[in-house]
Amino acid sequence: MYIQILYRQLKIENIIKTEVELPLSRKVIVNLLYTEHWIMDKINLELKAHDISLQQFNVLRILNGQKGKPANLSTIQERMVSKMSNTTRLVDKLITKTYVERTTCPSNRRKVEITITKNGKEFLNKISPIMDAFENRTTAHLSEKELLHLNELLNKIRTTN
Amino acid sequence: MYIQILYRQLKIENIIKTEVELPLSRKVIVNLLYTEHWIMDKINLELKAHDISLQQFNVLRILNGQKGKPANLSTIQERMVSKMSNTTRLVDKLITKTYVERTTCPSNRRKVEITITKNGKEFLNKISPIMDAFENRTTAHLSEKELLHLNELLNKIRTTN
DNA sequence: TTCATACATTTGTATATACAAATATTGTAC
DNA sequence: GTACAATATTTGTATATACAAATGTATGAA
Repeated sequence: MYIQILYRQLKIENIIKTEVELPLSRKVIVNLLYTEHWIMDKINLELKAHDISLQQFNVLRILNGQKGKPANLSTIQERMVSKMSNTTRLVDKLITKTYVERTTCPSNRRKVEITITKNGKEFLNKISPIMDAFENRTTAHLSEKELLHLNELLNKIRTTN
Repeated sequence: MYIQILYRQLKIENIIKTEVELPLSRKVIVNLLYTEHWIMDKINLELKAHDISLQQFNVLRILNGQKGKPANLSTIQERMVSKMSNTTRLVDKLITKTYVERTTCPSNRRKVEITITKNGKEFLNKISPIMDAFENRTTAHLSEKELLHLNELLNKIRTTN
């Protein structure tokens, strides 16, 4: 049956071609890591044509959410999905692409103020629908109930101490 | 209530500090990426003290599963959780650490044969319990039914075309 | 006012990853 | 047997990420 073939292709043991059944805890963790990788591959494929990374795209979205107010580096950092160590250089790249501007904060010269440019907004408006479509496509096979449950279960994983 | 505080800390909107509720599809995908990152941070923390990466650890486990039989690079590649482009250099590192050996395959000199060494096996025996404990700890809050369901839902995400 | 400390960001460096091109070997058609 | 395509791996290069140290600025105590 086609269903069975499909199932085989999805099963994590078959993906990593191990003959033995994995313990459930390992299976779930491996599946989580694998699925994330799978999603990132697809996202990068979408974004590559527009010469931007998901991290950079997210920073643009964060800045756009500021509604004109500039953001400091630390604000951006704490709003990023994957907190990375080097936001400075990420912003450098967005500056090179003329999507953002950086000035030192007048009231506290240790800080910097980063704002999205007109160019950056235009770019964001072009790319956002692509990302939205991707998100919808990727979750289309799951019902609302299933998505809520998946979200819950992921939260629960992160309750480990 | 403590429960509510806990819930707040887990909610993805609060983690990335956005004021607006995300669309469910985005919420789930962001949560998946975030949770993977969260897990990888923890795994790296465990492994860092033993000067090995998860990728390298997995390759050792793959080679150990061969039960003495050597594996070629391509075999290793297809069994890796995150198929990476550069398995050669990953093996180089394991050779430097004296955990594996590499010889050219006598029957087909394009191929290489990689085997785990005694040293590599001893190391693996030392690290495996640490990883097992991590996996158990990370999934301890979920029932078997929940873990099975999570596994299913992750598979379902990957049924997008 | 000066000094120590804290804060915000930047820079240096090592390592990891992605992708393409190069190398070496084998199989096959003629 | 020679030429050409296919296979398996390696190498080069660009980019990404992690971590620690360095820089410049502000704050508060003496």
